[in-house]
Amino acid sequence: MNQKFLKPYDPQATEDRIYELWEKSGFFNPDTLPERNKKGEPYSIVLPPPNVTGTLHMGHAAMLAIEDIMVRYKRMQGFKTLWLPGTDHAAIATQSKVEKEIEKKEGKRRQDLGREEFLKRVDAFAQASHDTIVNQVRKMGASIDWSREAFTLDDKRTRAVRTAFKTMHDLGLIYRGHRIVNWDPKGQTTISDDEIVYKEEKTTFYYFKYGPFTIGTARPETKFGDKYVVMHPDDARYAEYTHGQKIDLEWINGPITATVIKDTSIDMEFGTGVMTITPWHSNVDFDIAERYKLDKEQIIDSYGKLLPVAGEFAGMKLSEARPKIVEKLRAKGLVAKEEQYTHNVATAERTGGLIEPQIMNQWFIAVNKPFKIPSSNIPGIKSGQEVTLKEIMKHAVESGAIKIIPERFEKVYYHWIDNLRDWCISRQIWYGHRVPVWYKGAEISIGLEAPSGEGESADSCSAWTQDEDTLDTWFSSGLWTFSTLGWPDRTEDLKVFHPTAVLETGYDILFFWVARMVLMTGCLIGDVPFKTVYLHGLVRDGKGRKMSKSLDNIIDPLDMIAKYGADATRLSLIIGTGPGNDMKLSEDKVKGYKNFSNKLWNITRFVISTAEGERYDREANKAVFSAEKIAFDADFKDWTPADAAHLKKLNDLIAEISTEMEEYKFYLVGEKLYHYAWHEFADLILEESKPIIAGTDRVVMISRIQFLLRALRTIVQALHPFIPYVTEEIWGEIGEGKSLLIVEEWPK
RNA sequence: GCGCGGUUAGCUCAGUUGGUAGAGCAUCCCCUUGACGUGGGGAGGGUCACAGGUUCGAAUCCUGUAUCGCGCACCA
Repeated sequence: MNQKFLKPYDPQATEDRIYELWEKSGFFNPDTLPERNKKGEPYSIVLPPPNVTGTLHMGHAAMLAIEDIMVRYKRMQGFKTLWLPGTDHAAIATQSKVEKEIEKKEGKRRQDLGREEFLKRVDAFAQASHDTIVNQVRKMGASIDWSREAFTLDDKRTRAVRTAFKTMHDLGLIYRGHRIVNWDPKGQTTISDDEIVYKEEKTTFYYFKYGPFTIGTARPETKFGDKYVVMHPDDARYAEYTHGQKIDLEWINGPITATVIKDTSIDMEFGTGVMTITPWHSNVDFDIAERYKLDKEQIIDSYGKLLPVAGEFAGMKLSEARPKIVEKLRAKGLVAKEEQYTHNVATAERTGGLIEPQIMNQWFIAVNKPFKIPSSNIPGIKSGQEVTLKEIMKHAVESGAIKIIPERFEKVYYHWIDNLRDWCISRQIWYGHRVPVWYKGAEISIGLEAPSGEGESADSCSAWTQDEDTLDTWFSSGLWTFSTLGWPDRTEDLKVFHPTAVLETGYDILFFWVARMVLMTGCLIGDVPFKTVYLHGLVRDGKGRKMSKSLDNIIDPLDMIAKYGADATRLSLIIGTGPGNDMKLSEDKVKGYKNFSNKLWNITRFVISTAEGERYDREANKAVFSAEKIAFDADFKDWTPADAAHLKKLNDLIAEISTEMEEYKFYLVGEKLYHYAWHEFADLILEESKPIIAGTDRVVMISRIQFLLRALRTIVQALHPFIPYVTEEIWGEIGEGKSLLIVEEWPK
């Protein structure tokens, strides 16, 4: 027996060495797996690419643990496994992080540096983050294929993004147009509906006299240009007014002529049932204005200040102007009533800025527009059939082609689709995929590269210039399952490994990412990106609070690995948590599972030393080495009834957990194996074995030792996906040097 | 407003076709026995949020209520 088994298990002395062993073996890469796996059915998972904004947190650690369990389990079963790593440039998140850093250290803004210099800085930051992340992924023991690593902003992915953009434009799905968008005055960019965070705000709700009407509003500062007054056609209170009727009235900056509009979208119960509209700065108002082809006028500029239409208030910040406007209206006797109320205001997720809807010329993806899908493997959608992107997204899940775990999220997914509007994909930031569109005068070119030559423009001085905007980061992430496999080329990887088997990610990005992947994949390659979606929850602290810097309750995965080992860290993130539910984690929990690694280590010591001939001499009251060593015999059949019973119980357990592995119930499997190893095998069977081994009945003794050897093997094999390091290390002692445990067969 | 979850032992959670309530941790007591004190044995502790209903039987199914949390929409 190796001398190291005489000391407690030491993760620090083991883990890095074992990881190196695995990497050198080539078993992370499907092309260099053993023959059994090479011939096996493909099983692929893409790693949800962590943002290159810094370091990994416990949520990432949980993700890595769960995915590694899936991959290791399938690899042991003989599948041709691929787990593909990568990182995400996370456009707006990374840019704002670097901007803040530069501002803090050098007092400069990005505009002071210029686009080129600024991007160099971001790239350097991204590279450093990338290296940190890769190191952390390794530390967790991830059996991931580094040879295929990708980055959402590298050359290959850039080609995929541009191809996707052009293809979708040619299909009529990507268009440029003046539409209302979510403008973040703080970040100076548009953001998508999903990047909005609603915050509750208490404010004053004003009632103003507007000619014969009283209108309610929480935003007096937008009302300057309001010249349409809208009410429900069935509202008896306003039956005397007709649609299109003109009414002269006194307003903030003097007399105006208002037009009556009757529209069914008005809620008669709310306020007075009458409102004026500001189409440039409100979604709902924009829709009404579109319906009746009404004039739209901009009131607020892109920095959140009032435009000249505001007269004496022009140039003021909104917050500054509001009380002054109310004061003026009051002086004119136009304020009817004021009351307090609570509503939600839209803020930008990244910058916290108050969102100001604006009409802008931006790039969009049309989700409700029918198009001819070039090819389709999605059940129920035929190649060449007319569909919309919404229908693809809906159908992929409804048809069962994609299964979401836990199932309840399917409803949430459908609900999101129902409310989905066209997706604004252009951003006014510098870091990211620049929109692959070039302009020259009135000419426009969309493609993989800048057009060569002068173009047809008469103005020969002008050259082609690329669109200044970049794409929403989720545009490139949406291609992830196939851009990483070589698309748009028809590579062998793409044929073998797509669609991927499982997408494992947090439920918080179901809309951001999962739904967008379904959209992009359906549209561009006519298939689903994955067959199963497994959603995990948030990792919270021991008290159930979100981990955050301000609460100072962050548990760093690297700290836990250093103190208790990666195996213990992994197990603590698996046991006691089901899919879709948030998990609570405390340091004590991790500590507890370190004890389990050591327990397994000592179980091994006992079994090996016994098999190697260590027997207890009752007369001398000490351990002695007998001459007889018992080697593991895979074909051993002469079980005593007691051992046959133990064996049956073990086999039943393996059958049970194998089913549960297929059902993604890793928390159950982990717990059951933990319980069996410790409280059945060690506490009962090993204790019961001591007198048998020290006894004189050789037949009974041999049967028992054979059972101990077999059970230990089985336990170690079954636990390998969960705690790969300590099990691999033990296998080095009991596996007869045959091969690494990582490619051993899953026990049957 | 619409929708989705949770509510089981002090804590974290299991409980998968309805059949006398479980695990880990924590607590208390005992054990210094021949792998492991990062150990072993044992004990206490639950009206399964509440109220109805279905059933021979409900933590489990149905209805409603409370409470905590989450998502979406949105009020001009």
